[in-house]
Amino acid sequence: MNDDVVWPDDLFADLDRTGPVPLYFQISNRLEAAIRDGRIPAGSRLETEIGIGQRLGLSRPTVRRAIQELVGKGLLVRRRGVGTQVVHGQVTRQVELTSLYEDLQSSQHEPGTTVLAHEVVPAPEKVAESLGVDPGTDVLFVRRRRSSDGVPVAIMENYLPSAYADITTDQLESRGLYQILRARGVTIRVAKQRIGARREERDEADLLEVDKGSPVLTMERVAYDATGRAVEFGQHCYRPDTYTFETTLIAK
Amino acid sequence: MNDDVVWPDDLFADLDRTGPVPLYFQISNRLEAAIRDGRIPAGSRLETEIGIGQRLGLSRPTVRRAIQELVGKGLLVRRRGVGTQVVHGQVTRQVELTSLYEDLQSSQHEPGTTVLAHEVVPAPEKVAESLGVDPGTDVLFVRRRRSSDGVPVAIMENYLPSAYADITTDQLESRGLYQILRARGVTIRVAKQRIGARREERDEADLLEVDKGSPVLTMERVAYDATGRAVEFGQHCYRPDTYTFETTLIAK
DNA sequence: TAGTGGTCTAGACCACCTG
DNA sequence: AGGTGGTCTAGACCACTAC
Repeated sequence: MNDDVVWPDDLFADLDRTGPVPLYFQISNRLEAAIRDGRIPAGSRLETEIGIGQRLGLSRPTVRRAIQELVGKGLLVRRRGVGTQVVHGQVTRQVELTSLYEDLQSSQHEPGTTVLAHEVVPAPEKVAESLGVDPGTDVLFVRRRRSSDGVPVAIMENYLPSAYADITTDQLESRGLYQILRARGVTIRVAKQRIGARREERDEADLLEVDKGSPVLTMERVAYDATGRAVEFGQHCYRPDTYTFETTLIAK
Repeated sequence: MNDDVVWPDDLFADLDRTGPVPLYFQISNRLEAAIRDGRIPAGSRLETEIGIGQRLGLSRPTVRRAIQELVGKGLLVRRRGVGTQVVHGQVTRQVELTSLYEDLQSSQHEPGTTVLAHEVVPAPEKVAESLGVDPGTDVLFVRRRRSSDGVPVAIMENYLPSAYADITTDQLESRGLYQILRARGVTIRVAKQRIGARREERDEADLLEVDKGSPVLTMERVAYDATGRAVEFGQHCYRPDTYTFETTLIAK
């Protein structure tokens, strides 16, 4: 029985066997592209791991790893004894670890930043606990207002260890915090965040240009680098008509 | 050089080589437990893949897979040419795909449910689009109020394809929606959700026992089964002082 | 019974980091 | 220079599903 999809012949042409890009990655990338743009239709069945391997001259583990990659992204479903199938209909994007600035950039809006505060302060208790330092230790405090196409989106308060005290206001106004950190060789790998809601407080209504007593969406985040050291603690509040959190969850 | 951790001798005793539990899974499970309870301390370095394999009589790929499992969970960090290290300090739990009911159950509170509406209705346009059916098609509509230890937590409105119209009010009051679906052989695998905030509307203030005009946290969710077919569309609103969303993000 | 994916083995070569 | 993880190969056996 062979009602498998026969994908475009050139899908896997020009595999680069010598370059630095892993084969499984080249394959999963091309497969993903073909699924997303419909060249491999939703619901269709894929050829066998072994079959693919033979046609491409690859070992089964390599093909398997490429496929597994897409299973993890929720694009493929596998059942033992049955085969591999493209999910029906819904093709979802992955949850990614980005800053608001990058979110706005990628959504084709023009991000703007106003730095409202930028100073070294003694760490309040909650901040100290989150960053894993002693209360009262000097930390960098930054308060910014973010806008998109001129409309206020968020007020962001961040605390960083004093090792980052030399970050400049210029940098903060032209780039996202995570971009600045990455340029310093710090990669954020894990973030714990808590999303909630409350009434606007203090000067937030003015800054977000909403009525007094309006609801705001809140997010608290602690971000860690590759070795698990806390790099940033943030308390942000968003104007709910200009920003929502979208996530895609995939069960293990 | 060997400043590697020597973990408790019995950590990998009693590996079951014949049973149905994969070896890599047994290993990653025990490793995870040892890391979480501190038997393997934060920041310490692990033995080499090959070294572990030799001591346990396992091949490198098997050991590698077990380790990779924990890297994906954010508990281990690997660097080529260096080694594998337990993450410093912060040990995080995984994001999971659960319903509110299960969230409350696992947090040791007593969940309560009041079914406010339970009927078959023609699908509104937005619902039809989310579920992938024609507008006006019959769908099951359920509106519930959830509470925890007697305090209102959320109002949940769900729409399901009419195939699920035989779900009973009794079931809805005693179990979570996802538990009911699972008992029918439907496993939720992917969910897209959007989290936001707004003012309370209509009867929500009364039901949540908050002041008129109070902010509420909102969540919209479309859930899909293993083959990508939409199973459930939900619009929920939460009392922000009794519920927040907590997530852990791990960069690829 | 035939075919699928799930697991596992025992090697190999390479890029990268540390000394 | 030596050791690490990253990748890849070519097999093998098994559990499960469909026919």
